[in-house]
Amino acid sequence: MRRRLPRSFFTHRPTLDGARALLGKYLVRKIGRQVRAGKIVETEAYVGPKDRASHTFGGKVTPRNRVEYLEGGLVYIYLVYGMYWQLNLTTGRAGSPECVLIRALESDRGPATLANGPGKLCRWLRLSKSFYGEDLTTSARLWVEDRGVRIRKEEVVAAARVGIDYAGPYWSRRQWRFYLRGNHAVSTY
DNA sequence: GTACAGATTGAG
DNA sequence: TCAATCTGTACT
Repeated sequence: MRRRLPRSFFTHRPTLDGARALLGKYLVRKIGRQVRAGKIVETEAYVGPKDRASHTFGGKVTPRNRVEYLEGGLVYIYLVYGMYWQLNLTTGRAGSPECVLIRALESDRGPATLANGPGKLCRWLRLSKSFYGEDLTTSARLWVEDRGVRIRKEEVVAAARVGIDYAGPYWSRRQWRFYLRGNHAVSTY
């Protein structure tokens, strides 16, 4: 069973639930005739204007974050530290600037370290600026698939998000990072 | 305009 | 432990 996730997957549920639901789904990237796919094993939720760790905190709009204000199911990709791309999927309805950061993938081939971090997975899948705003429900080069993998509740670990100490103790302690227990492709922190 | 820190990574 | 090196923000 291989089904591309439809718009409703991204729009019809709270972002925190979406971050959990994406675990076990497959991110699929078509590069010419080649297809690279990886199981999503780690995510983080960024929950809009109230979330001090979010780029849209306070309802702020910048050239970088504007796609977050559009409907769910789009790509929000941006550069950190001047060198690494970060892949986020927008969630919710238009006007609700929330997203899920994809932090790690488990590839079917290659070492577990191939895509065990947000920057590394973008490098592996050759994702950069040209994917900004890409619609995952219609794109011919990037989408998310349900391949029938079922994740039990006990397999999901909730933990604090990574690298957002600047947001202060309250927001950096929210357990809005989710990963598959014991999976070797989860990023090391 | 300048300064500085950041949703990271891998080399030393 | 540290530096690579864009983007956004807080200043002058």
